[in-house]
Amino acid sequence: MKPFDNSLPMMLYRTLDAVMPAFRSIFARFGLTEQQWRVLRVLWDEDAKPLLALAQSTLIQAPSLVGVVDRLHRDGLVERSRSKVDRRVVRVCLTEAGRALKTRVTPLVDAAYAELEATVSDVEWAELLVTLDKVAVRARSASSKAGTEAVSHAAS
Amino acid sequence: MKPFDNSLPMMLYRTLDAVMPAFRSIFARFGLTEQQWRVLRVLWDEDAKPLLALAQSTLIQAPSLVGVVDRLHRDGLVERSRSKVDRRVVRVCLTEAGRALKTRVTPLVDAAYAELEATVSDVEWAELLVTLDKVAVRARSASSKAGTEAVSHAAS
DNA sequence: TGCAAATAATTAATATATTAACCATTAATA
DNA sequence: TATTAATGGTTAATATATTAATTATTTGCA
Repeated sequence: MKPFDNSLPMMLYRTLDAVMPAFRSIFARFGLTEQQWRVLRVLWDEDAKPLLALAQSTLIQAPSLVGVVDRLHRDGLVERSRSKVDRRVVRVCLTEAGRALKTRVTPLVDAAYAELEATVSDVEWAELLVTLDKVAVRARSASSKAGTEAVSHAAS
Repeated sequence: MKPFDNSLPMMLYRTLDAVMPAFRSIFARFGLTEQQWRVLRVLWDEDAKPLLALAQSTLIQAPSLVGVVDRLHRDGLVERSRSKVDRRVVRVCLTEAGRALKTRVTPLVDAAYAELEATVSDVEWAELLVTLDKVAVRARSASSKAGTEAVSHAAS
């Protein structure tokens, strides 16, 4: 049985637990949760995104995102608008209040991120991101292959 | 405003999203959630742990852990026992059924973990864990220093 | 054309996360 | 030793995660 404390998943969780509270305390000053901020952060770059595209960009699963958007709407920060060309699609749009938050939140978040980046050297930081990406991409392709195999087994 | 897709937090979440489903599908075969497995995984190494110590080892906050332990108890896998020497302390203990699960779950999890480890070279893997630990430790000490400063400000 | 399969969004059911507040017990100290 | 502060665990309130099922459209194709 492999050691548990420093397994990759536990190290990832531990790092997030160490890193996120500083950001969350910033979000909280504006009455935002982490997930609500993620939605705004994406919409500030590309407004009026379809919900599923937003789910991809924020890494929030669609069923969770529905509730996050509900609460952002309740707080007057976004609106839903159904696409005319494809009436299945719901676009999530910023309100004026949602847009206005950007200039107040962003500087604080950027400053906190700069502090975070300073914890290790530039090289270590870059390699960290590269390796994380490798692991993510390869783990995903391995699991999707496993899924395909299961399907072909089922079909035979 | 920094890029968002490859910020460290998003990369950490993305990696977890890529990595965990394979493990969760194993846990699910035994009727376990990820968190329930984490509790068992720790107790298999050190049974009868106080709840707060268990919270530390599993990275599950105490208020969440209370519910996880409740459901493990409901399913007959653990028991609570209050310490005689310090009656505030609740020790979480495996039942026979909880102990028995170890030999069935562990081989599958170890195999999945070996596959995961094979996604990158040994060197990359080792450096990944080292850098994650650095970031976590330093981010934590930075935020605790910030807390201390806030306190000393309040005191003055 | 007409219908089965695919897609976008949502709902449902259960489990967990997060923060603050609270209770019981123990430790510290005036 | 009588309080007060600290500690271990729990509860409360709200938000999110996860998986499966559902609904409304739209697409693909016989």
